[in-house]
Amino acid sequence: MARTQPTPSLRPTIRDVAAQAGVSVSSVSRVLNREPHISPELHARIMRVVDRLGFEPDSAAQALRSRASNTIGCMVSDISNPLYSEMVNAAEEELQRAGYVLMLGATRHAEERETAFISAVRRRRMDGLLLFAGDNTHRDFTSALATLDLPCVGIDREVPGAPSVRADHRGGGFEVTRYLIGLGHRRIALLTGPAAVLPSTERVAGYRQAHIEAGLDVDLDLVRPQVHGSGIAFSDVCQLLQGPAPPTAIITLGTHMLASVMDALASNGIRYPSDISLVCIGDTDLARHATPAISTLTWDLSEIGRIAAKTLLERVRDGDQVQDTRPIYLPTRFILRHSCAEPRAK
Amino acid sequence: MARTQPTPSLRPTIRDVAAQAGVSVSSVSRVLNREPHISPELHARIMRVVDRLGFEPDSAAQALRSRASNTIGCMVSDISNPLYSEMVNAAEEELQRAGYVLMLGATRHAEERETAFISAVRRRRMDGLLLFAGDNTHRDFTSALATLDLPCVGIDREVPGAPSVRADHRGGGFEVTRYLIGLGHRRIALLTGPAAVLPSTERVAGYRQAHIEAGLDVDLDLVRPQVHGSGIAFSDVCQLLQGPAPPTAIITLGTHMLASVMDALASNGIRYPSDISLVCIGDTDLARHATPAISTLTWDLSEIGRIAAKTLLERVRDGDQVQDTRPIYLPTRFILRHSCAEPRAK
DNA sequence: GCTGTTCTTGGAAACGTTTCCATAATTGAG
DNA sequence: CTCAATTATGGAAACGTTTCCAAGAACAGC
Repeated sequence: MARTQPTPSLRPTIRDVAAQAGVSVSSVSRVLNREPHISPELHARIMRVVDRLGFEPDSAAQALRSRASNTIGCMVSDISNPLYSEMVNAAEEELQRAGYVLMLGATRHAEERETAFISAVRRRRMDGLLLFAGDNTHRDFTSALATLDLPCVGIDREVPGAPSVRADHRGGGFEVTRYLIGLGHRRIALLTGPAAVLPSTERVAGYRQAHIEAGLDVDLDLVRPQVHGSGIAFSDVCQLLQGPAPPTAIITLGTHMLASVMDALASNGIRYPSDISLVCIGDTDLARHATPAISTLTWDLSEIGRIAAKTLLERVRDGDQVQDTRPIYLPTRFILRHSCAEPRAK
Repeated sequence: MARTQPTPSLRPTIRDVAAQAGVSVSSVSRVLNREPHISPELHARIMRVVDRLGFEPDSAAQALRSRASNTIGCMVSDISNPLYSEMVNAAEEELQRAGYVLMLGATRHAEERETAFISAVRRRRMDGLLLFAGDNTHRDFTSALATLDLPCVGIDREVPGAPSVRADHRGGGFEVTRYLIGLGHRRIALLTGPAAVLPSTERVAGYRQAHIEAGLDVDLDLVRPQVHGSGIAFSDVCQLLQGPAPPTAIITLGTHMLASVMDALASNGIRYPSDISLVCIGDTDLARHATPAISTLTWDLSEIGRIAAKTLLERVRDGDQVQDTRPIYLPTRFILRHSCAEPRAK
């Protein structure tokens, strides 16, 4: 006969399990953690009680004692951006499969939110950190990150001492620009994200490279890094179109920005591809179904998320070994549709 | 002189702070938790040491002792769906502001992932739970949820004993259907989500109501609940169009589905609004910029997320008081564009 | 001036695990 | 057959907080 219940109707603890099974607490712990040197009988007896009581070990106690929380932090500037949400989605699936829970921190491009998240990561003893694209000029954040000493993986972002998974934005920017130059364009506007965020930096680099290889100068006035939040692209495009030397082609981001660009074209009475050529970065329903359909640079977002999660999990598991931190690149793919043409003769 | 450092270079604990400040551990704890009855001198002395050492309390220990983790669970079927990611984004902002961290669980419509997440919520002692739209026929999940005894808020979902925040999908479905009936349509197809998910259930109810008020019968073959994942809409639309009595109007979901519908129309050589009328639910770039632009039923996703988070936080804070669990409804808004017309005369 | 509150602080016992150490029983080598 | 190594279990000390309890100091009422 077991003694009278010490816990009236609360959640059972490992001690309850041990008592009911007539074994020691440490044995229960060992069984639950699949340690070796356990007799089959003991295992069976304990598991029976565990199932009967519906025992679930308390993560706080586990984290406190074993210094691992089975938790992965995920820092992203804006989860409502489909580009990010698709990567996060894939990463989360991978982490979930491995028994980890994802802690989301949306920073909205604010450095104080970034450092606050780092603090949360430390206090909660998270086991690893997924760092999505963000402003690389945030010094406070960078130094806070450096003190963390935790397995990290950057996604479209460079992280000192950690590997990163990235789309080949430079190559993509190069390919698109070269294509437009090949059509005869000489004034190509590039509307991309903030300059200090890796994908934009790389994209601009590819854009320049294509110009250089063609022996053309780059007019930096045509490169328009966009601040966050849509709507800004609209005025930028208007300004460009109404300026003294308007562009004959535009490369723009697909999410949150293509729509504004199309609005701007429409309100200036300009048609693509006849008046101007248009390429967008990041495939969207709109790019596919606009009339005419818009040529797009695309890449596999889910794959990036998956690879990042897997890479991080590897590092979390065998953390001691120093591993290589070379970035992993995924290719971009240029989808030709009907939004580009040779520039009009003057 | 302080005694020699007990912790070589690890993170300082509350004990280190107490020792360095020459006070008791409980005093430090009280200062950090802003308890009353503390002399200003003690407060100042302790805070100085806290700042100097960069002490950050360990959440695992706090959670273990105080049974609160400052963590909110967020269960959503698919975070890559823009409908959800926008709501999650707004909710996360609200929670972050209040000092909570969001734990994301993407269930991908699988009941075992739902119950697994409930288990994680319990084990991690999360303080509250945000439950997004999901299949309400999952009995195991429902009973697991019932045993949880935790502040919850449903979002576009009914949760027994908890309040919910919802868009008025029934009213929206009614309005759109009535509008199409008013134009003269008698065969209106409705492509919506799985029938067991609240927004679809409500939408169909509104659709029926509009028919009833107009004295029309509902042909249930025209109501096509879509399984998850895009592409299914395509074959459904083709089947409808090629059937004996094709619809003269289609109401479809905007995200992940409108594009397939447009493809299906195109490949059947059918144009809107001349051949068929089209309304989409959930405003998207595509609906706005398609030619012709597509009339849309929309509502404020961010507001739903914010209200849900605030409601949950209220419940978390003063949990004892029994509060009312009446659902909070947000209105939908019908945006008239150019995708609908009177049906062709036979 | 005495007594009963209210402030202010310290000491120590939880919270629920994991893990170190000890010990008994079993196995294997020579 | 003996001794060392291995296997299987139990006991108890952590992990880093919060919170209960106690107690001394200050303060008010009479």
